[in-house]
Amino acid sequence: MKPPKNGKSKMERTTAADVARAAGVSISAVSRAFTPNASIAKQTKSRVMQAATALGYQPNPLARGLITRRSGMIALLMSEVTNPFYPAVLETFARALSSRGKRVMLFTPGEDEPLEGLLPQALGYGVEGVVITSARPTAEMTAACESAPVPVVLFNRTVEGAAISAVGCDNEAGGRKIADFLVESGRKRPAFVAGLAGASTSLYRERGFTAGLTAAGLPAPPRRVGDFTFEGGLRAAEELLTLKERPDAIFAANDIMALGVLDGLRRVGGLRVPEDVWVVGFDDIAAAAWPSFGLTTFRQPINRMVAETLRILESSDDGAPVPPSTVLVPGRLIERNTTAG
Amino acid sequence: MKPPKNGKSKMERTTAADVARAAGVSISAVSRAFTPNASIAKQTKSRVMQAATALGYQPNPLARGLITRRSGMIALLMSEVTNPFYPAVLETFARALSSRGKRVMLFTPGEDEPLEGLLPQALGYGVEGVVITSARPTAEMTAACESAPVPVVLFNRTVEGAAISAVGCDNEAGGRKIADFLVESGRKRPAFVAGLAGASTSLYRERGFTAGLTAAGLPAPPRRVGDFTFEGGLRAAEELLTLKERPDAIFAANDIMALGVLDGLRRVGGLRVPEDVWVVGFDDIAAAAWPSFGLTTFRQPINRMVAETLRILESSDDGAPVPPSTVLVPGRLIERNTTAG
DNA sequence: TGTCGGTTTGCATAGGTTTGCGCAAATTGG
DNA sequence: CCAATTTGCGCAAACCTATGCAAACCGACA
Repeated sequence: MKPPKNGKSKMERTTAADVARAAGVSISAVSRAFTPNASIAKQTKSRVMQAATALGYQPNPLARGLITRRSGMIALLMSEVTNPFYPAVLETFARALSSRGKRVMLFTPGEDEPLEGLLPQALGYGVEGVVITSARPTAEMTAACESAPVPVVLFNRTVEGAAISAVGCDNEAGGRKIADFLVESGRKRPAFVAGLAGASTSLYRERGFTAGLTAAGLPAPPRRVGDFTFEGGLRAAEELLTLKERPDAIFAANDIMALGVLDGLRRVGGLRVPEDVWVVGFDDIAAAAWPSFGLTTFRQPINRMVAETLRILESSDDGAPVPPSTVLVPGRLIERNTTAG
Repeated sequence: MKPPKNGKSKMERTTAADVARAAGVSISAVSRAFTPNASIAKQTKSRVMQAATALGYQPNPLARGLITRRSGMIALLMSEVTNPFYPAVLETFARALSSRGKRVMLFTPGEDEPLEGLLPQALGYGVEGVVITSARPTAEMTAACESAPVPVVLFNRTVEGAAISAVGCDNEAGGRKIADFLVESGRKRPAFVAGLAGASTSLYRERGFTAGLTAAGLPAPPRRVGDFTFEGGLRAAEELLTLKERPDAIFAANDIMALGVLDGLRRVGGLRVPEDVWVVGFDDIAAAAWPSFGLTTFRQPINRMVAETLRILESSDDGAPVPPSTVLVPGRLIERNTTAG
């Protein structure tokens, strides 16, 4: 329990050789003691462990990773963190991995370097898996993902026709669900605020939303682009208010935009929500539940999505490549005060 | 430019030996080509580089780190990510490091494991520096920090009397500044909402705040604890409203609590801000600027704080231990709509 | 041409661990 | 109690790069 007060300088780590000497065994015995289900006698193992804790030894992940190509690290490629949804994802990953003894290594593109270079770099670190989130892979990057020696999972995005595993919420079903909800509640002129052009999440949510509306005999909704940002949502709301037929409901492709829409309607447009206009978001970030907003939204089950991602990453722990799989986790509509269903 | 289509299986990395063979030089020449200001002729260096890019080679950080003890990684210990201030910090760090070719490794305690174990683990990975944020070091952890072989910096928190570098905002001056502002504007009964008990940030902000009030002849402010959370701020506001003398201004030790206070006053208490009560926060998170809130707050200059932190981390790049230094970066008051100064 | 100072290069070792292989010991069954 | 089998341990190679040291090289000057 005391800090290891051996004679060595504090600069040098205690190595497996030290433990071996202290325990009176060979270095390999020490290694085996730390390797799960290795061929070692209980007695020697306990003696090694005892010496190890006494000296404060733990295997050097670098040296281990050099051989096993298992560094105990998972790479997380993420480019934007302005949307609070992603910090929440990050934390969930970090905690889940931490309790398994693994660590998350964050790869964020600098100002100059594009996304392409990050994947090879991550692989160079010997990461055991790669999670790509909030970043749309380019064509060449897709190829790199497919031929990577470790599992790669796209989180919350998909690439059509690519042989890459993906985990996400069922965005299309979510959009559809929201459309159904609005239609059943008697809304006649719903509008849509899209995220960044080309983002698969926004695309699918819109697809389901539009499908639900047309199925009910309504026309395709007017749309504006909000770039997934608060300010974008605010601008989009302003623009939608200038339409001849003012929308009576606005579905924004994520919560942060929906909050911007809400503020735009109230502060700039002078409208009441939900009396004049309904607002629905997507994600269920923490701020959505704040009394000031009480945003009706479609909750993405972060915990389950992360769990599924880790399941895929670990499914090829033995090194055998696993065929890519796509997992769609169902979400659910959370009704709050921006709608009056 | 094309993906490296050499004969090797995609499983095996191209190593320095491959490049050496292709360029007709020794392995050491390859190593030197990638080492800044190493003794190597321009001509050989360019030949090596050419072969390297052709083969898609880049040095293995693990093997390099095993020798140099420089893995190109900075450890970030952070326990809570609910406060949006910290994701912003995280992103700033990640971007700044990325453009220097370094990576950030995130260490978050799992459910079971306490903070103590994280530092040795991080050191085991050969990180070049450790940044501790949103986590209060215990006594034994302080000792571990002091004897760490790499620089350790406390971000946004301090430990009295410990020989550890720290970077933060001048919290005491900030609290004082806010007190002065409220007093000059004629507020008579300011209150304070504290964060977690024992958090140095909350402590110093309160100290400066109280000092400013008493200097103006006002009594020490009534205080409640809000645990740094939105809900905590909301509860604190409710409690403060039950006081005989209702406060005419509330300073919360961080923005997220201030927003909770705001919502508590408006939604629960039915009060108007700033007509009935003023509210001031600390941090200047993104949501503070949203029209719904327009929160007056004390901005922490994240960019400068991160820059200073990296400066300290890099100041001992040559391995020589540097005496611990404490840097306090000045912030500034951002007046918005929750005050009417 | 010989020597000298300085630069460049290659050799060999280090860094800490995992793991296949051979051998000794322990265990089992008859 | 012995042979056959399993189990446990140590040796040494491998992983990939950085770096001290000595040799080789180069141009220049005497």
